[in-house]
Amino acid sequence: MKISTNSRYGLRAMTYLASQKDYCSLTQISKDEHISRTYLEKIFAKLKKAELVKVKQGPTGGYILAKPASKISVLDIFTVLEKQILGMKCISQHKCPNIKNCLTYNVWGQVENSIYKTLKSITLKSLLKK
Amino acid sequence: MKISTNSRYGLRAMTYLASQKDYCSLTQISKDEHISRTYLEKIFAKLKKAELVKVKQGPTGGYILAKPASKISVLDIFTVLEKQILGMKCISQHKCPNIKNCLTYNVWGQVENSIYKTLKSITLKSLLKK
DNA sequence: ATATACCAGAGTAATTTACTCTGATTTAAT
DNA sequence: ATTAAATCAGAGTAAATTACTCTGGTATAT
Repeated sequence: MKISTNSRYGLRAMTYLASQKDYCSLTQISKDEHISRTYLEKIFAKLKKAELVKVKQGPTGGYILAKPASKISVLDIFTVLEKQILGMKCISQHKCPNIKNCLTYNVWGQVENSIYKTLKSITLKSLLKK
Repeated sequence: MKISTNSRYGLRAMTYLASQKDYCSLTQISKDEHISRTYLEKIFAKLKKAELVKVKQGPTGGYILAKPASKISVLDIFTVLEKQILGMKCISQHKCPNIKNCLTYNVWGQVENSIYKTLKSITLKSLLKK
C-alpha cells in the first residue's frame, strides 16, 4: 500500500507554493524540488482544474495558491491527484458480486475513513510550521 | 492507494477459518472463497511462518487458526501479507537524501499511524459478528 | 515581437502484480 | 505398507500499472 508519486510530488509542490509569497514558475519549482517540469505540468493541470491554484501566464508568471495555506488540506490535494484514496473496487464501483455476504467488506470503509480524517486534519500551513 | 490482493485474499481466508470449527483444507477454502489454490498456498506459507495458523497434514488435514479469533487482528494479518502497510521509501528505508528538510515527511507517519490503529482495532471475531 | 510561460496528447521503459506450472515432500487413514 | 490427500518450494510469465518523456502546440506579459 503506498501513495502515488503523483500525490507525493503534488503535495511537495503545493507545500513549496505555500512557502512562497508570489507566483512561482514550474521551472523554478522543478529545480528546487527536483521534479521533472513536464511531469509537474500534468500535476498542475489537475490542481488548477480543481481550483486549488491560480495561474498567471507570460514572463514572471506561474502558479500561486488559490486559497490561504490554512484552508488547503492534504486531503484536498490527494483527492485531486490520487485516483482513489483507497481504491478498492468493491468499495468504489460495487464490482464484487459477493458484496452482500462479504465479511471483510467493512474493513475497507473503516480504513478509508481513518485515512480521510487524518489527511483532512493536516493543512499546508501546519506543514510549514515545522 | 490500495491494499494488495495478497492481503485481501489472506483476510478472507482467515475470516473463513474463523467461521469454521475444525481444520480446513486449502482446496475447500479455494472453492468456497473462489481463490486459486496454488495462490492460497503462498499466502498460507507466510501465515504459518508468522504462527497465525496451525497445520495438520495428510487426509482430513488442513489449516486452523493458531489463536482465538478475538486475539487476531486485521493488522496481524496485513503485517504478514502486505510488504509494507504504507510503503514509502522515505519512511521505511531512509532513501530520500532530503529527508531532514522535507516538510511533507510527517504526513506519511501520521497516515500510517491512523491505519495501524484502525486495523489493530478490528479482530477476526468482530468481523464474524456481522 | 518574442521570450517565457502553460497546455495537451501520444508513447514507452521499467516495475509490479497476480497469478500459473511443475514437481517434490509429508503424513494420516486404510 | 500403500496411497490419497494434503503442504512446500521455486521458477516463470502475461497483464496492468507507474512514472515518466517527447513533441508540438497556444497564451500572454514585457
